[in-house]
This record gives sequence, structure tokens and C-alpha cells, in this order.
Amino acid sequence: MKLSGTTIKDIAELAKVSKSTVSRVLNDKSVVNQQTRKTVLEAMEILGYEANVFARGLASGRPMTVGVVTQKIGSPYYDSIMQGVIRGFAGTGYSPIFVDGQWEQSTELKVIRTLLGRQVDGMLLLGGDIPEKELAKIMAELPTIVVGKDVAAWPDHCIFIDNVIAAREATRYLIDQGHRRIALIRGISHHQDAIRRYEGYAQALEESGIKLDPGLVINGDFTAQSGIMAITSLIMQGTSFSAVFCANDMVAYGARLALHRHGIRVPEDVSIVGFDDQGESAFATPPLTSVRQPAVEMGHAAAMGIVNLMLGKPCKFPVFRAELQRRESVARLMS
Amino acid sequence: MKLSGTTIKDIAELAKVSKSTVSRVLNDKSVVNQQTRKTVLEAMEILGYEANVFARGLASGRPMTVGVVTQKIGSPYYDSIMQGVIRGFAGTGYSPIFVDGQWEQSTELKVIRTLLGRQVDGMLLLGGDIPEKELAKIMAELPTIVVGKDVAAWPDHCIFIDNVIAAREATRYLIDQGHRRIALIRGISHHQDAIRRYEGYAQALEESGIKLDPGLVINGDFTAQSGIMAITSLIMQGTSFSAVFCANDMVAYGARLALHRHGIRVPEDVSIVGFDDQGESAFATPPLTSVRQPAVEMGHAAAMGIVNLMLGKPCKFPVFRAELQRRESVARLMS
DNA sequence: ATCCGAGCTGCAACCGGTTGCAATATCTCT
DNA sequence: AGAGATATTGCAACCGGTTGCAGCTCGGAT
Repeated sequence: MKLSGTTIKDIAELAKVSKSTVSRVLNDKSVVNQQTRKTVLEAMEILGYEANVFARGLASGRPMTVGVVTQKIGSPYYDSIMQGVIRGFAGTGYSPIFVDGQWEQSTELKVIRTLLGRQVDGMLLLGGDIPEKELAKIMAELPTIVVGKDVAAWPDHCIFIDNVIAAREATRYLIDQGHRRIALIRGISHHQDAIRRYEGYAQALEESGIKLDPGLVINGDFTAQSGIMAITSLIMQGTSFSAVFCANDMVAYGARLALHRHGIRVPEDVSIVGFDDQGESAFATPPLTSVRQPAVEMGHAAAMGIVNLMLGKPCKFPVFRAELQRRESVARLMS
Repeated sequence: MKLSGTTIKDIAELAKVSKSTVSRVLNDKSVVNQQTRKTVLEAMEILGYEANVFARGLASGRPMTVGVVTQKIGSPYYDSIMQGVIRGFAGTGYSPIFVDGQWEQSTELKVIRTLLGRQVDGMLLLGGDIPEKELAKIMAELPTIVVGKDVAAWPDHCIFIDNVIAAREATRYLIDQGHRRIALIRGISHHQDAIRRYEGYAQALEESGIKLDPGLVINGDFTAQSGIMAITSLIMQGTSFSAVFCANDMVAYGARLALHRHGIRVPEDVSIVGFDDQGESAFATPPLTSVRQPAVEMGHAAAMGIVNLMLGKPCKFPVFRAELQRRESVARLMS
């Protein structure tokens, strides 16, 4: 079967050098005479050369693919990162293969092992919850970048936003709007993001001299259902609150719905702030105030970063900042 | 670099045959003695053989990849299909590469050409809007399956739900609930789905002896923003209506928000029905009644179908049915 | 017994690169 | 000028399969 045609052999002939030399120019690993290199590059230009991924993968043992481990296909936040990743790989010659960790540590480890044993020469971990010791092994074996998580030992290989600061700002915003009784619906309790956001929440309260009331902090699991249950339980216990800060937007939707069911108006009676700023949030009723994470951009940066890493170049990431999108789900508290 | 290890050579030795024979067993194209085949298969079993994608791609010219053309990475409906596709390819040896048509016919054609000229041996088209003539060319050149769109000339290569029936059922449901003045916010006017849904809407009205009022039909473009504008324009014109059927859920969110802005309650004053049933819809306030499309399942089926097609086997698809999810955004009209 | 075709199987070339090693050219130093 | 060091380049093997073609085996026809 004939494909696009030009091979390094053609180039070699045109440039009057050997295949080896062309290959060397291509991988620009070993030294090639400047003049020769130029001639070869011109030849490539003329012939419109494009490397055959398979031949290269076969010969070099480098499969030109990157394993991307996501938490759960279908979860808005990770899907956004995935979108960025797809875009980031476009045109690099590398292609991503996606696997699903199902939010379970064991599954995640299993799929990672499969990827390792198989044919990937780089790995992108989106979130995830595997122990640092395991992570160390992976990092030692393959170029790896972690997105949406901050691993102390590899600051340069992580792309993330500062969840503490983000949560602190969001909470402070509520405080600035006059709220004092601010409930927090947390994510999965051992989840790094959940912990950080809790921390930010606590800091903001403390800075404003508000005593943290443990009764206002409810555990959830990042699902809308957990938002419903959290609000329900707050109401059943008769706890009073004028605002809720949610682990993510899905939780916020659930919370908002539960409030509605109890005849509590948003934002007149209770204000809501979410986290992630999914696309739907701007059009929720009322539009949801939410901390926007630049997830797509982060995914994009991750893809480009891992490519550099695999080429042996260092990678440097821009600093990503979360930004509070102020919308109508928060009202100024008159008192 | 050493990878997982076993090659056909190992198998050949163990089974005491030549590489060729092993290869023949593998591709089970040409005739191989039953006994020999059995021995080889056993050897493969023992050694846990797994073909090297690159060697195979190189040697056969068949790259074992499938081009997946989506409309817009980030659009909920197509993303859901993509999820199904990813799952469907898992473990088949084929891997998908995703490209983005950006909702533009020209972009779509361009990326498709790139894929054709490049190295894919199958194509999955998610939705899309290219002329049937172009489609014919593609189909002639490569195994192709179209998802979410019904192309008359290739009924066997399309996976879709009957939008006319789905829209008719949804509309009829509103009618059954006592609604007579039912607005329709359409999708992009020339879009097949939009046209079909309009048709279903019209049919349902006619079957119930309700005269279709063109003033109740507003054009939109599948975005939340268009939902807002549609409702706003209806209200500005003083058109009365007790229900709105939306092109998709995003439009429904927009519509719901616009109604809210005008102090119109949902569902007490106006009922809303959406289309697609995104994950968020069950937790909207109020939970949105919506036509659920089994998008993930469709993507999954598409992936498995294209694999069969590429192997020369025929593919047969189950019939996918949309199903109305009845939730609280629709109220019975008391009159 | 000889011949023939069908059914299997092995040989070896080839897919398009990569890479270790040897060969050649160039340069530097004594 | 001669020797050793260094920079470039080419040769050829190899990655792990696929496949056209030739060769061998064997039963049945002549």
C-alpha cells in the first residue's frame, strides 16, 4: 500500500548523502556538518517529507505515543484537560492514548503498569491518587507529567493551580459580601484538592476573625448527589448559613437544587460559589459564581511539556492561576 | 530498548515453524493446516504474545489507527460520543486519533484530507456537515462510519437515533400535559438534526390537531446564548406560550435563565424540554426534562463497528432509541 | 510408475527508519 | 612532515512483522 511517499531514501538521494545522515539530521542528536545539514533540510523541504511513524517506532523502540491516565472519562474537569491535551499533541508526531483510572487507586495503578509494560514513551497523569512512592518509580522509568496535582518531590513536572489560594480568595469574596456563616461542602476527604480547598477556606475565615464552625463543614465526593445530601443534612440539623462554598460545580448544582427543594432562594437567602467553572455554570439559574481553573490550557501545556521532556529538553510551565468568576449566585448580605 | 518481549520469531521457534506461518495464522487470511494452526496458537498462548503495532503497521502499510473527526472538542454531545469511542477501541489494537472540525465544513474537509493522505485505515465521522458527494469519495476510499447523522446512501454505515420520532414524542408529551402553545427553539437552521426535530415537533402538533404557529418557532444555534435570545425575543414580541422545546440542553439552560430573568417560573408558568440529556440536566433547577440520546453507547458501537469493517467483516448496529427523561421542568397545565 | 494440481510451508526481500562501528577527511601539535 | 585527535559520514545490521514466489508433499488421474 502506497502512502504519502517520500522516504528518507529519497531525501538521501536528492541531497547526495546516506540515509544515516538524513536520519541524523532528523533526530538532531549527533553532530552533522552545518553545510550538509542545510542541504538535507532543503531536500526535505522540496520533497515535503513527513516521517513514517511506524518505521520510526519500530526501529527506535520509541513508540511515539504518550499514555494519558484520566480519572473518569465523562467528568467535566478532567475532560477539559483532555481536550487541551488533544490539541497540544496535534502536529507533534506524538499521539496520546487515553486510559481511565475510574477514580480508584488500584485501577489506576493497573492501567499505568499496562502502559509501562506496553509501548508508551511518556505519561501524563491527570489528577490521581497514587502514593508518592509509586509515582517515584514511574518518574524514574519514563518522562512523566502530572496535571492538576502538586507533587512536592517533582515541582517541575507538575501543572496545577494553587488550590489554597483559590479557595481562600473565593471564601474571602463571600466574606466581603457580608457572609459570616459560610458552609463548605468538601470533596472526597483524602483528595488533595479537597484538602487544599478546605485549608484556603479555613485561612480566609481566620484572617477575617471568623471562628470556623465544624458544623458548617460537610464531606462530599464531588458529585451533584453529594451536594444535595450535604444541604439536606445541614437543613435537617437546623444549622443556619447564608452561603455555601462547594467542592466543584457539580456539587454546587446539587446544592442549589436541594436549596430550591426546601424553598430557599439563591442568592436571596443563600449564596453559592462553585469550583471549576464548567461551561454550563455561566448559564445556570442563577448563573453560578465559580472559581475558574484554566483546565484546557493546563492540558495543552502538559502535552507540549511532555513532548519536550521526551525530546530530552527541559520543560518549563507558565504559572496557572485560578480566577473567580463572579456571577449572580452570590448576593451581598444585608444585615 | 526492550519492550514486552515475545515476537513471532519466538513463537515460530517454539512451534517449530517459520515466521511466515505464524504470521499467516495471525492474519488468518491464507490457508494453514489445522494442526499447525493449533500448535501455533498454543505457542502464542504460552508465550503471551502481543503483536507489535509498529512492525505490523510498517510491514503491512496498515497503520492500525482510525481517524475520528469530531465537531468541536468541548461540546457535550460530541464529547460523550468520543468517550464511547475511546472505550470501544480499548483492547482492539487500533487506536483513535482525534481531530476537530470546528463546526466548519471547510475545516472538516481539510482535516479529513489530511487523515486520508496520512496514515489511517478507517474513519469515524461524528456528525458533520459535508456534502454527500464528498462523503461518497471518502467511503469509497476507506472504511467509514458516521455517527449521529443519517446518510441515506449508506444506511449500514450510520449510527443515529430517529430525531423525528424523538422530537415527536417529546412534543406529544408536552401536549399530553395540556400544553397547546409550545415554542420551539431550533438548532442551526440547515443542520440535519435541527430539521428533523422540527419535523417531529410539527408532526406531533398536527396529530393533535394543533395549528403550528410560526411565531412560536425561533431559530438558534445550539448554544445557551441562543436560548436566551430566543426567549427574549418571544417575550418582547408578546407571544404567549406555556412550554418550550429546545434544540438541546444548552439551549434549554439559556432559555430557563432568560425566563428566570423575566420573572417567569419554571415549570409553574412555562415548561421546558431539552434534548441530549447532559449529565448536568438531572441536577438543574428544576431538573430538566430531556430527550436522552445514548451518545456514549453510540460511540462505543461505532468503534467496534469500524474495527469489524476494517477487518473485512460486515458490521451491524443495534437500533438506538432516544428516550424522554421526565423530570420537573415540565408541569401539567391546569386550565 | 508418472504426472499434475492442490494444499502447505519456508525463504528472503521489503516496509522506512535507527544506530554501532568503521572509514575517511581534516586539523593540531611536536 | 608525521602522528594522533577529532569531526563527519557511510555501511550494514536490525526492529518485528508481511507477502510474493518457489518448493515440497501427497492423493488421484492417466
